[in-house]
Amino acid sequence: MTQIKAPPARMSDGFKGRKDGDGEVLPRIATITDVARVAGVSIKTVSRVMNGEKNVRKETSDKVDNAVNLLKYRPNLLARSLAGSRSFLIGLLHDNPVPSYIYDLQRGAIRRCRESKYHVLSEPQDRLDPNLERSITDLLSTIRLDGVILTPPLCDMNIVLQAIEAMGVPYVRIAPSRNLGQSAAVSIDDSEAAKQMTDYLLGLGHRDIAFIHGHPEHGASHLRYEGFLKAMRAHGLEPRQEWMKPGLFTFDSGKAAAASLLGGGSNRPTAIFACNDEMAFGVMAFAQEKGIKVPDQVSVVGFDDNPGALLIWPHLTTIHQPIDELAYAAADLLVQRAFDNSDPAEFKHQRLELPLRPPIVRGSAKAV
Amino acid sequence: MTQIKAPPARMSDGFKGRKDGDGEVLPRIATITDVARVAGVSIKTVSRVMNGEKNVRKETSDKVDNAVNLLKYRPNLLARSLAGSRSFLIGLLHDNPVPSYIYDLQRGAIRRCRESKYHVLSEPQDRLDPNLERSITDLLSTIRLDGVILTPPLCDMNIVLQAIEAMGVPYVRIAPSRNLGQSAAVSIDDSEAAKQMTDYLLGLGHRDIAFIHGHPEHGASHLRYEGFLKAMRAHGLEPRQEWMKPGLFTFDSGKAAAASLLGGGSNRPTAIFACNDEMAFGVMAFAQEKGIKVPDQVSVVGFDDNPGALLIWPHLTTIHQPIDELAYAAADLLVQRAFDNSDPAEFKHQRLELPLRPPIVRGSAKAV
DNA sequence: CTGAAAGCGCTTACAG
DNA sequence: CTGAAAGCGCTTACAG
Repeated sequence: MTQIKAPPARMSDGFKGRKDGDGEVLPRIATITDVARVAGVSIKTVSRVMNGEKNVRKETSDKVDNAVNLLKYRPNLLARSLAGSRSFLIGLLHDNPVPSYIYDLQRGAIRRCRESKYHVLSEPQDRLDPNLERSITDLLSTIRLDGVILTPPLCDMNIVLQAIEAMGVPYVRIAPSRNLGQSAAVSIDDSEAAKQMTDYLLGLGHRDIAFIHGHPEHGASHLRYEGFLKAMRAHGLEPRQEWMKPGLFTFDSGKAAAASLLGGGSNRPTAIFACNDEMAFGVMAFAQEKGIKVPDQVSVVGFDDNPGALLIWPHLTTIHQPIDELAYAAADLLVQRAFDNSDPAEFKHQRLELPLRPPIVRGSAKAV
Repeated sequence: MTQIKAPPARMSDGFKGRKDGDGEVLPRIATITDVARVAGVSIKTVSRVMNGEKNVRKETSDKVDNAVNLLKYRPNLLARSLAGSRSFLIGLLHDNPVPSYIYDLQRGAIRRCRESKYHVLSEPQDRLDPNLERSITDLLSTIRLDGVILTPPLCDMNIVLQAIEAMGVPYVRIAPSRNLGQSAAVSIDDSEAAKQMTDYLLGLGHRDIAFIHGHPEHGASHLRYEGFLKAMRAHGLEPRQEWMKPGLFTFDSGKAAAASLLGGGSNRPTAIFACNDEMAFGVMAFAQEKGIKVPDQVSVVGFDDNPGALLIWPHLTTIHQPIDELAYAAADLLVQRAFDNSDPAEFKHQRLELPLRPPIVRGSAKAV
């Protein structure tokens, strides 16, 4: 067996004298130099083994592996990043007040990143901040991210795209709706999903269907309306303008839309398609307050499959949006690219559309 | 005015030839060397200005500031971290399936971190993972975090505390319930909060009050029960054992508890205090399904002020837990410590208790 | 008040 | 198949 010498303590040079609360000296974290010394090779060889490069004799790599295990060596990510061209860091830029959306987004991205020892930096942004561009540029010059994931509505803001492209950082957009050729993207077919939901309502016999738009700055709002229109027209129906209500993807805007839709009296729609669940919740809250029965007097459907859909009563019929999987796919593209170091010019043509699931039928809509 | 020379392009040496998608060469990100050259000073002086150190002539620092602005220089965090003793990175370790909890946690931590140009690494952990200790140790040896925020139930696991202490990384626990002397901590008085909620129910005339425990591994479960007991006993009441139900902080466990509490028939409590909102939602779902009216036939209260509390009907009466502020405070302790580089031995004595707000009265509880 | 040198822990580019 | 040297962009410790 190869003789293994423990590394000298080096209390004098280099040692940073870390102490814990009780004044005990903590063991110094092993570095590549320690491993090289113990294994009896050069640091370059240790580096080769750690990075799984070819051209290392089995015998040599075994020696290194032993030293690594003995010293519990883990390469310092920051040093690696500074010296090399990879930071093993992916940034997640978002501006969205729905907790479950952010939660799923991060979960998906982190899940993929962990598979390749990447980490995720979650960076909320304020899209109304006049210094948004500066703030993004600062982030990217301060930390060399290997990639950025961009979500709506940030992903549709020119200023954001410009800032990122100026820094030359690869990025993937989730559910973008503008400048589609400009970057890699992952999405679902929002239009088709909304069409299917509308078809479902139509199949239930509804003809008087109201639609509550989402936030105009979110591309999904327009795509979903487009799908709604398509389904209506395919049935020879033209939606009534006074039933097409503006909304902002918020509970309150949904409630306000419901007030003008249901408050009047005689001339009511039999079904309301809210562009997302939050607004559908607002509609149901208004109905609840006014004693209007859902779904007996009016059917309500949403979009997203927000966890709240199972909290309210009746449970909300909706479309499942696979946010977790979209984020996973976005991270996957970025991590892959970092590994094969593919050409940025080609990378921007990456496009992925996740399969759609049919509407999730729960209790908030019924046949007329 | 001092003459300012633009830095040489240096396309030959050092330049990494980054190109964007259209083959254009991107501007190199300015480094401390560029700034020093433009300002006509040494890099050490630039470093002094960037770090706000004393002993720099106004005239000199002005020259540096001009160069910084001209070149849009931002110090490279990774290089800074490698050279210095600070990484400007705070880790957030959690294992909690409630999206709004994680969302608020991150929001609070990020809010504080941004004030001092820190970044947050969100690192979900699996408390049941047999490699948990290894996973944390690996994280801390790979990235030199300036501090770690620990949340329940991780913050009460010895193996987690040991792993972090062994690495000598300062950490703050949020709402810990065991080994209270072992680390810095921020919390609210869970026991007192639960006592106030119970007092509220008592004030409404309730005497037959059921309690649904939280997850036994979360310290808050026990503290809240303690407060409940205290209030009951202060009124000369002893809770009925068959109404003290186990729970796991989940919707399903709340629903199951409700089934055994309300399913029987004759012998029902008039009020149910669920140890968190999720379980209260489960209780209300069960009641809804069985046609039991809340609050007419049974009052229900929760704990947390989960956003869902405003989604269900009637809205849930609950205690507001300031997760956002707890995380802010935890990050604050860590960031402060990193700046004044205070003694770890003293740091562990830091303790902060956030003020309590009285129960938020909504519609789910009423007088008997 | 300012700077030259060494070093943080790695990778890259080059030799052999 | 392996290694010595240089360098990534900063800070630390030391001089002056």
